[in-house]
Amino acid sequence: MREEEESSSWFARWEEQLPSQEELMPLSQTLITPDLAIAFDIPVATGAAPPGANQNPGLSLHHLPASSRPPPHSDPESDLNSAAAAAGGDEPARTLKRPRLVWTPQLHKRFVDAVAHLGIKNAVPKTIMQLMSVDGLTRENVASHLQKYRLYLKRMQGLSGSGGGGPISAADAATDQLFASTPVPHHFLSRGSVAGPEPFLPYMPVAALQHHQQITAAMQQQQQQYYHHRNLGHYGSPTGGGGFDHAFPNPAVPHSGMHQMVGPAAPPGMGFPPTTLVDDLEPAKRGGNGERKVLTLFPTGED
DNA sequence: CGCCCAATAT
DNA sequence: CATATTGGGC
Repeated sequence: MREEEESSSWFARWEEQLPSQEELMPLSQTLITPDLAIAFDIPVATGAAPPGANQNPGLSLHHLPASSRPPPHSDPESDLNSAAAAAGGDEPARTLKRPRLVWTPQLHKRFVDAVAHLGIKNAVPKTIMQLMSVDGLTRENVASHLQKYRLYLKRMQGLSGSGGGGPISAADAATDQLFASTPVPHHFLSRGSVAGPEPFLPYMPVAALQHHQQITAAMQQQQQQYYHHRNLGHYGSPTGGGGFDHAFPNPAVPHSGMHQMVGPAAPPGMGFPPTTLVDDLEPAKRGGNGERKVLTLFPTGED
């Protein structure tokens, strides 16, 4: 077995970024509202997570080598897992319509990481989904997102180098928002699928991820059902003007009234806010049309 | 079957 | 508007 010093850097980071069970579990608990529990038929122990009782887990970043991963202890909270599992394909969620998934920057990041580590070749919806191990995520979710992401990548390549290629439509620029939040790994932008084998291992950190990750996409979904957003507030990107601005380096997007994404804009050295469970601050008085509340969770991980 | 892409629907 | 869904090609 040979090792590349380069590889160690990436997967070291990968591991570090991974929220540990200790971190995720309590968060998940906290994030699960009574509503959710009920809707999902989660046996949420009565008073297991009383609102307001936010106990913050000590943030201990111990990065465990994949080889030394501690076996999953019997966690009483494991049922949270089944919560989404139930929603996913076991329980009577089969015929039920799944609410739209919200791709938070964090979620997207996981996505990008997964793709990056899989290599373009293996980065197909199913695999990505598995690697991400986000509970409640469906292949279709990923496929859809992947499709868009690919378009985004193409767009980027397209205009890099050409001084005045195609004008970026406002729609495009606007939709890039999410994607701009996560730096695109270098080799992504290289020409079409590289036929050669990935410079790095085919798979491996899978084991690390394979563990039940408690990021339940289902939680988001449950809260949304459908919703809508009427928010015009864009930063300078004229539709057909001459000045296309580049994607912002960071998602410190001061949205006017957009549903709050957890602010990954956290300063380096400082962790994320304790429990950034933010809900829409706007009492839905936009245009007057029924707007659904949107909750965006995911205080997990930052840049 | 699963992927990919475009178009379309919500 | 962001995502989901569908449809056709592979």
